[in-house]
Amino acid sequence: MSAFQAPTGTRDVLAPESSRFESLVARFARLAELAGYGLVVSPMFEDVALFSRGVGEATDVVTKEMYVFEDKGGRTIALRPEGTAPVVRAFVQHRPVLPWKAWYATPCFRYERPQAGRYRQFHQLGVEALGPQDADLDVEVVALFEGLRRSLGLEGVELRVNSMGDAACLPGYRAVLASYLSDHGEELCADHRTSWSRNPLRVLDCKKQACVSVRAGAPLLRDALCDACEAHFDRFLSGLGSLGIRWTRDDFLVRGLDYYTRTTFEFRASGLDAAQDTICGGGRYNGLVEELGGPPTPGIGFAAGVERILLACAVEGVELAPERATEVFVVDVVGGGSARDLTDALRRAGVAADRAFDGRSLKSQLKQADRSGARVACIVGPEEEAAGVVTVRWMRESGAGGPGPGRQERVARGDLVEAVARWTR
RNA sequence: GUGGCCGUAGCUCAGUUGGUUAGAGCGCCAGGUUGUGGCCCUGGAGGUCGGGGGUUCAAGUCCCCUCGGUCACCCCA
Repeated sequence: MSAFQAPTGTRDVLAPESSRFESLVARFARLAELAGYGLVVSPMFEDVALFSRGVGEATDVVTKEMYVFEDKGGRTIALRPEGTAPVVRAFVQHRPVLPWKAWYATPCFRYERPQAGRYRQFHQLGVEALGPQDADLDVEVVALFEGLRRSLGLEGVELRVNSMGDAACLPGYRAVLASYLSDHGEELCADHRTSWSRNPLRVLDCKKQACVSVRAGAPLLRDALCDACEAHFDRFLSGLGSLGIRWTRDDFLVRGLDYYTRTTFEFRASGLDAAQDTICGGGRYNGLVEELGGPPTPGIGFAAGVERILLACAVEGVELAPERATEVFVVDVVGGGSARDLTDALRRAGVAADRAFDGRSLKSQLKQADRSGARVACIVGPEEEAAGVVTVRWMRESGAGGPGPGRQERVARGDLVEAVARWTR
């Protein structure tokens, strides 16, 4: 065990795994840009109040999971526990023209006990779209993640949707639910028996049998939605249908952050354990911008967990990155000067080239060439050096009609780059 | 924050009722082949047995503490 280790709940991602990570982000970036979203890069830390106000004072994320510290100027700072609040803050600060559509890929930090699919530093991909209240925007946002899912080839993913209502109907429902719960408070699970009044909606989300039984008889928000919310949700659902996106309505989908209104949704991966199977979660937050000091502005977005998506891909055997192997390995048993110059020339020509160092033996260098995955080795020994040529050795099958492993030919040094570019194409 | 399980080489793991100098496979390095990778053979490097304390003539092994990993709860991506 080494003297220093990555802190609890964090991890190092080395190649080749890191290329899967990179490839996922790149794929998402392409889809987001394709849909008119622009990259937003905002600070990894913010005034702690941004999160307590934005995410909700009473949420677990705020009360017990934030990395908070005081900086040398006496400011109380928090490492971002999620991506939405910072993006909305950036919007309020800069006021770009509406509609404003942004995407991001960022580390997030939450002080929790690590577990499969849960880390203290994890990574989120997300989008936020501010301005329109049009339900078609809700459809677009969901379709964006659905597009990523499809492009990855992930199959075991379920989309669950719900409407949280808005300021016109949610408070009324909350009161109705609260009065129902006050009649059944004794039947709730141990945790909620005392705490349900703080946030009655949380009970709907509880997995304990006691709460599940109670909620079975509870009044439903779907029956309390106002006409406007009802119409919005209907248009959202029919829009999903029109795009061929399958969904399941879940009356108990109550997401943990305070800012959601109307549309909420989650993508769940069946290959993961139920406790951490949400690979993407999001919804509308029509009050958040105002809450953070901006003008009343509707918004919607989602955040997707990179580690969890990667985990789901691994479970389904989905290969992400056709990892870019070295194409040409230069073996130089003379002095290394040729290796230096030839690899540089190959790289300038866009060919992935590598070499050995420290004057290793021919055998050792060829072994490294083999390990690198290169299809060809370019060998420079005393004979080649004297004749101004290189020996090209095929290390692998080269496809139909090509030379097989072990076949060699000589090429004039000056022709190498062009010849290799032709072979490796 | 609470609970279960687990820490021996870079990786995966053996290590008997406590008993000489802690092993294997894979990987790595070198040689077998003074110009040829993969397969094979031979050899080599690599370990504060997670850390600290205790019991004992003797601790990888038993006890306590601690750190770390992992899984679950809570909650979330």
